[in-house]
Amino acid sequence: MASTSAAAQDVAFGGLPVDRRVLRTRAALRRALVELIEERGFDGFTTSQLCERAGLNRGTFYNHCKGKEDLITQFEDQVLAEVGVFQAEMADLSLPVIALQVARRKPLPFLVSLFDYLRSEGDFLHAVLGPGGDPAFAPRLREVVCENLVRITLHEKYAQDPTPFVGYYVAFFANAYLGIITRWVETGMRESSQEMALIAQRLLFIQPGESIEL
Amino acid sequence: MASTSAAAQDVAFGGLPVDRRVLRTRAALRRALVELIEERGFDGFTTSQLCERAGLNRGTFYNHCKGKEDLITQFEDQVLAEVGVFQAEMADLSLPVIALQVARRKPLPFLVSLFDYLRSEGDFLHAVLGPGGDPAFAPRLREVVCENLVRITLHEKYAQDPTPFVGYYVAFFANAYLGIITRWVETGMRESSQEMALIAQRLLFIQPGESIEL
DNA sequence: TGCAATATTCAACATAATGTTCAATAATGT
DNA sequence: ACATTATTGAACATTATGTTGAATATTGCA
Repeated sequence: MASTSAAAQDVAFGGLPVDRRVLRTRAALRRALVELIEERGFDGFTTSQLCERAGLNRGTFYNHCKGKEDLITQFEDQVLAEVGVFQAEMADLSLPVIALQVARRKPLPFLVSLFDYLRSEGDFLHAVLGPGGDPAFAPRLREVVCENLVRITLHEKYAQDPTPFVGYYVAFFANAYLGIITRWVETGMRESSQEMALIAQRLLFIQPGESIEL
Repeated sequence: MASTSAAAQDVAFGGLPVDRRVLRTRAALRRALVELIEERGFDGFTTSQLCERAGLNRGTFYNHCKGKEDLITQFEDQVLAEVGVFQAEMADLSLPVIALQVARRKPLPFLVSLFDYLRSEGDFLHAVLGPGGDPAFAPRLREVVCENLVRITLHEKYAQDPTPFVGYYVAFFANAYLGIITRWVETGMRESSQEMALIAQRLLFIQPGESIEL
């Protein structure tokens, strides 16, 4: 009974999925999920409607997940795991390195490849980060991408010893960064990854009221 | 048939509610809603469970709203309307005024009263802004509070003529501000409204890597 | 190719949730 | 004290949920 469903899950997310049927089913579920979130919001549709949209039997749906929430969480986990890969690239960064690139008006390769990846998941992110999406996702994305990034820019003396203000400093910039990612996704990702990298690194050093030059 | 339910809604949100029964019912629904969101997330409980928790008949629930989503939206609208009152106070602000207060280490009265109000709605905000809350609320709060605030700090020459970068500038700081509000709410609002005002105004002028002094 | 493995379908099912209705009751404002 | 109306309780049809079993269609691999 549970053996087939367990097998389906293991194959789909353990290593690389092997069975093309599983791949097709998951892709159909993902597409239908994104479409319906955009149209009605996450709790504006039923699992039955999701299955109908995906062209799948409801039994198949329950072979892949325990329900709507579990399904979206699986896709979120996948995206976050892929985003996590960029943390390796982040290790090379430091405040002077960033400042140098800003002065040169050259985009950081790390940021360019990050935005490249985000674009590849554009429609999913648009749905999940949007007003009908999952409120649990943004904080997770913020943690994986933004908070680590912000800690790089912290004065050494606060890196270890966290006073309340440091927490708000990190929250401030981490949400600021998440905000420009979200805006880029929401507005249809019109800017190139290079442009976004330039914008993101420039904003880190901007002062209010300052005349803006990219 | 619909007359009683329509009357209930009109009284409750048109002017000031008059009937104490309506007030009690709405308060019970709100408390139950907040509790269940914290415990299970917004789509982790049913309307029946909500009514049971509130100690209400399900018929009464449908006298007040069309369903869970409609209910939470009503409470959100109320909070946002009350937050909107602060926009009048915001009119007096300007970048030099803010900078002056920062230099003096004096909290802006506007920010103090804003955080005071937010504290009065603390448990609701904690639930709705949290990972089990409503993803549609944060953008609305951001628009009402943060975006207008950020536009005050914009160099005049960009206030009217919006280039893409200006949009990202506003998104950057608006989300940064929403981020510190959210963090304050999430961490149990330990800092006083005065402390938060100081933190918020100081962060506007901070530079990465800078040694931090409040 | 052929075969074993298994993902998907289809239909049926019990259970639970939804949204509506009505008469009866209780609380409220004036 | 009275007219008004919000709430209750119970019943109801409808829809959604989650599970099951046998039948079918795809797939991976030898």
